[in-house]
Amino acid sequence: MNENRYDPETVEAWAQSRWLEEGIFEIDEGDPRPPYYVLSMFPYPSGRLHMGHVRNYTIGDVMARYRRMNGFAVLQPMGFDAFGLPAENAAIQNRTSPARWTESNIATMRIQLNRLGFGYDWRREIVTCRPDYYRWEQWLFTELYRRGLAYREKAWVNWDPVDQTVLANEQVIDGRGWRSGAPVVRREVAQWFIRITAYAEELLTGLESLTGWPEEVRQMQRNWIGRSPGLEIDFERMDGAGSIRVFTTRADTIFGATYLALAPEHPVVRETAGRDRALADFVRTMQQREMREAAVEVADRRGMPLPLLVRHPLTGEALPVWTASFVLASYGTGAIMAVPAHDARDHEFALRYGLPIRPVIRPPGAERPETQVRALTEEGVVFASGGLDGLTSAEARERVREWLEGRGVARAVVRYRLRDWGVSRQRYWGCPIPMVHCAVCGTVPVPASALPVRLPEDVEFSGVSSPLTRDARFLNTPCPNCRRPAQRETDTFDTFMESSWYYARYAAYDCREAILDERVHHWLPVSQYVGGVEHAVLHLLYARFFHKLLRDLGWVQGDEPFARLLSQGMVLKDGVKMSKSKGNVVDPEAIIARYGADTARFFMMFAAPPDQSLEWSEQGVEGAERYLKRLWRLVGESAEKRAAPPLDPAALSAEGRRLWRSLHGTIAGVSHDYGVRETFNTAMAKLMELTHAASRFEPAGRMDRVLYGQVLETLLVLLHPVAPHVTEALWTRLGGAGLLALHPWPVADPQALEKEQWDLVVQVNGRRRGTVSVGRDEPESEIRSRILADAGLARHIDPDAVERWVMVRGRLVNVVLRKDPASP
RNA sequence: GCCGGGGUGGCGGAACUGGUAGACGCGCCGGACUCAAAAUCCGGUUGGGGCAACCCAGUGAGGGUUCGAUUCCCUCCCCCGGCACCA
Repeated sequence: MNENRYDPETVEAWAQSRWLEEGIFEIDEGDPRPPYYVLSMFPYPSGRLHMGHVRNYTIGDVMARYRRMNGFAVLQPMGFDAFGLPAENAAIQNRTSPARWTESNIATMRIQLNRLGFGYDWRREIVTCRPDYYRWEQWLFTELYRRGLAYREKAWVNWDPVDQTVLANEQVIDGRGWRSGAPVVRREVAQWFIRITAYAEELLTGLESLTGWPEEVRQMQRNWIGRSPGLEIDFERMDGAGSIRVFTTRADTIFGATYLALAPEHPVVRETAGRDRALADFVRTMQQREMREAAVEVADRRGMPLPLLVRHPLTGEALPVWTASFVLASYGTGAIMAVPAHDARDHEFALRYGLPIRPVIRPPGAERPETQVRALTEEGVVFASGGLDGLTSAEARERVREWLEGRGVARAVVRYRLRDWGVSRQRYWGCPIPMVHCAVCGTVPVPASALPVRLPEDVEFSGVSSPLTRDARFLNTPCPNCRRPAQRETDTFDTFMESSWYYARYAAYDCREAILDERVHHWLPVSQYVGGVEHAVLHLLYARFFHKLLRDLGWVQGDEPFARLLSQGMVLKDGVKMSKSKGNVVDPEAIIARYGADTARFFMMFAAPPDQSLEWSEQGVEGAERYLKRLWRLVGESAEKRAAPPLDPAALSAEGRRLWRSLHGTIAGVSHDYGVRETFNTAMAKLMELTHAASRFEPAGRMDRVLYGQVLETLLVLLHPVAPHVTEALWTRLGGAGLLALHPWPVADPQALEKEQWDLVVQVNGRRRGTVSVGRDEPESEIRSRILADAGLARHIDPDAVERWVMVRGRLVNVVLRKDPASP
């Protein structure tokens, strides 16, 4: 590696073997340095890394290396989220087993990760499809079940009548099964749920403490949880058969209610449908409708009246009852009081079916609003509402609550949009749900001593129903309770289960006795988590939930798993996400083979800030390569050993002094960019500028040469997190002591950052007209007279028309002139 | 449809707290080196006007606040992510 040509392949292999020899990425709890835990979201082992992975893991590795150089004991683990649908699809297509396919993909991807120079502690690797990992997930589930936090209930699924299998939303294309092409039907199946709603309030309030998270992610989670305080109101049926309970957040509009709308799945609808053919047909059609929220929202709002009236609790008026497609069974009570004048969906529905629209809210200070064309959804002042008239919306809600609560027909409740988490999947390649169904004892959890329930790996895999339902060895087991013959649960867990607690297991990766141990207290919470925005809601919410469950079971301390979060943007090509279907994928391996890992890493960090999408550009990659080559040449030219006396700024030439200022400005700026702003693109720009300044510099005298040596060394130190191999090699060539990877991070000399004199921008009426050179402590009056004395500036300024001087210290001066100066 | 993000030169992006719009890189143009090319180095590069010093316009569109707006507010357009069984 002592050649003069920059050869990434040799340099990178050399540097990687050096780090490996020194074991610098293997970190334990006894390390005297303060702990810092950097975690990147582990990949699904799809076969090969894609550019999104390269970007994600480069960001993580840069942060890890930066913290290590700042004196932290950095834990950076890696693993594989190895259960999931693609393995089953591949198994069907390639006639291989999901297990073999997955393991071979993992082997490939592990090599690719190492080739990129990421510093992982591989001893801690987690592969979620292995029993030593998922047994603890099974154990945790049985604990939740015992505490009433897991339960079984019927829920709707997409059913492919030809393949006799449940389909994921992704496998439903235009309402048809992805393989069979048969129209998908919806079916009700018993499924396992975890009671995340029991933690809704804490998941919401906990967001306030997550100051290290991007605000948009916190906002998305707030909206997802969707806390809404409101009123449950019972509407008495006029046929005397009890009442219908609705949920509303707008009790202030109750006098505007003109009908009730019930979800097609509502018990009252079902019961009525039993006696009414037309209604039964309608309900059946509705049950085949797509239940994705997006589909429900854009679908036609259709409905049908029930032969049923209810009594308005305040007016005594008889209101019709409808079933409507847009009412969700899973939210509130599955029934609403419709106020078409003040709700857009109710309005649309009322227009369609000719139901009355009765306005009861007006904007403050306005007259009765026009609501035939459009609903007025804002709050306001109540009118035409008996004793509520003149009250604000908030006051009216309170009054209605008092009235109705007093009569025992309503109660204040807080509802959440968040629903309990359905964790059952009717699939093979997942973690078996550790439950046994016994004819005598009912559903019995598998005791801890009998865990793990192993997923049989050598199975017949046809794609028609799950192999587990046909595997006698798996299926048949004695009941843990009574020992009579019983059957195992054949559903497996949602793969979000595995990714909800892996971050903690890395700390106790080899613990065989329990799910976790005391080592988690040393490392948790994760100091810095890095992953894609697409996980902003689901994964991150589930992981936060699991952390609270683990806390309440006594396994972890603290309320939140991830102290800081960086949501990285996607990698695009030609403006769209790289994907097989678009045919625009660039294989990272080809790029590494051609340019080396450092160039790939540098480009990824330079081309965009980490939280925005990144446009792939091969020419941009070449630019990155050009820069690293230039650095190689620049440092290589002065690769003689120098005894370096301490730097005395006073002994520098004028040019040297300028370079010295740039050096320290760069140290300060780059440190800020890495550690605070997390904008690596601007850090790289600053390093390129300093590199150019260094290459233009002609040392005049001994001290200038000392400075020059310092600049080159510092460039290597500051660039190391992003381009670790080439900088490690050049460090050795410069005769640097030890590994650059462990070198302390430099600190800017405050003396060098202070300026005595600079050019102050002068604006006239907000337009830049020039600059004037000012000293640090120069009084304002002096600056003013200097501006008026400057010929170039003075011609824009009529001294008699000056209205005021806006002086912004160190920034600029704005001279404000009267628009129309008085003329005699 | 709802929630979140984004829109700045030919392109990727910079401008951090309301204070010089276009840092840095790519591309392009010109020059140096070379028999020539590649590589490398140096200079220029928002648009329009002017010989020039300079002047005018300009950050998706329209309006507003301000001495001053890419940045704050309102209305609108377009693109991307999420919407609970893809991970």
